[in-house]
Amino acid sequence: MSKNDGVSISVIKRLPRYYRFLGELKEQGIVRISSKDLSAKMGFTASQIRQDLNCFGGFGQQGYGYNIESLYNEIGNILGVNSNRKAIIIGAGNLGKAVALHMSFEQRGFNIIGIFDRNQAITGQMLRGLPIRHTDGLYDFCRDNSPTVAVLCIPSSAAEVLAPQLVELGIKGFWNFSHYDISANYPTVAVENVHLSDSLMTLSYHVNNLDD
Amino acid sequence: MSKNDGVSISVIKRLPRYYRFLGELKEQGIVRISSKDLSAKMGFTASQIRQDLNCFGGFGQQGYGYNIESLYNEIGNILGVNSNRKAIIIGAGNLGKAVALHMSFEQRGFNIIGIFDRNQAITGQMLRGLPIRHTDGLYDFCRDNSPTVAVLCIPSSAAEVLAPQLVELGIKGFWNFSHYDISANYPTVAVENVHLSDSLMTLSYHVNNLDD
DNA sequence: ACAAATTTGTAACAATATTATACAATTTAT
DNA sequence: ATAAATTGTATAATATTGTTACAAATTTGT
Repeated sequence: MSKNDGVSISVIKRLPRYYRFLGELKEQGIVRISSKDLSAKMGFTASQIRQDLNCFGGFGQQGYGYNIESLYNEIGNILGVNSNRKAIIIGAGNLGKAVALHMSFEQRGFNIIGIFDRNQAITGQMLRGLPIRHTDGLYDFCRDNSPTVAVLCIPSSAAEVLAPQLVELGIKGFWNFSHYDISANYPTVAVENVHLSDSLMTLSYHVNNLDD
Repeated sequence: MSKNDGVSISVIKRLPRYYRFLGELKEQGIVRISSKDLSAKMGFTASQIRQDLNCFGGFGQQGYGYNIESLYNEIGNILGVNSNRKAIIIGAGNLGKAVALHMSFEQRGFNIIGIFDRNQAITGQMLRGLPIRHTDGLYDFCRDNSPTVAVLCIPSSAAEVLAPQLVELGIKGFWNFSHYDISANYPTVAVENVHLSDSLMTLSYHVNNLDD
């Protein structure tokens, strides 16, 4: 693959932003852009943009700049948005439902093939064209369908119980909305945490200290 | 106030985690804990814990450690979870609904007093004990009720239009689920961004590069 | 009461990560 | 053919983050 070893996490976190801006420029029919012009739009410095992109290859051309469509596709491939990974959602409460309905999983390289919950009051209901299955069927379902990614919209107590099983069943990546620390216990799988309540408390702190 | 100037963002982001662990210990009836024992539980080094806490004051005691209840309260106050800030939610689609129903705003120092949406198909519906109001009434509502925090669960195009108005109407803090860059345009307000699709793409990248 | 063990607060240091600067090499534009 | 534009990349500067070390204070055990 391309030279993507040892790329710092800061660079990686900026990639979705590049992808978004380039997508917009592409929509507008713009064909090429220099790091300088892109920097004006995005708020990074031109130098940083060149450095970031160069972590993955020389996509630009001296005197010309970057071809927007081609760069857009390159970054898309780096991010893997053209993959088709089988994913399952665990937990179909308020959060799980919203995530299921609101996120464009397919546009990011994920294919949701199953949704699970342990609450029998909602199992059987349809969500996003899929039936909410009971968690009891998780084992069989994974054995038969081999999903590789799990979206955890459950409390940490439940995550603590399910994470080992899911890893055992072949899950390689977690989108983790719980507070359970998956990485600490399973260092080899990919984990992206979304800690909404932490984020809300951070906002609280900042609002509290606006004058400082 | 306490010595909370120039505290690095990394430290602040760790505070909710301290708060969570201390809350659990408190529930278990444990009275005191040393930085060493806490480090074993939390996965930070003892030194870092002492350094983090010391950014806000000397809450511990040599030879004794930290009193859990008192430290819990101190951090709670630093985070402002005992405040009672009036907040509004803008956008009551899938995401807005889930955020409204799922988050414990009151336990984090926020009091949701209004929910708004521009879609007339849902205005009038009740959500979380509050009616979904039409965005047209935002101006009057804010003038009459003076909320200070806004939760943006809307597309960036809408955020771009509403953010200036909200700042004008006295909003000091944004919990921003849109991609619109509030900070860049209004540097004096507090902003906490939650970019779910960026997070999902970051996961995609990591899953793609598990072997590296 | 005393000595040993514990533990914090904090300064100094080391390591890492990030951002900025600079410029040769190349391409475009006229 | 010459001037302007622009990348890729090395190097330097800055900032951030985490570690080590230890004096000072407290507790614990006898």
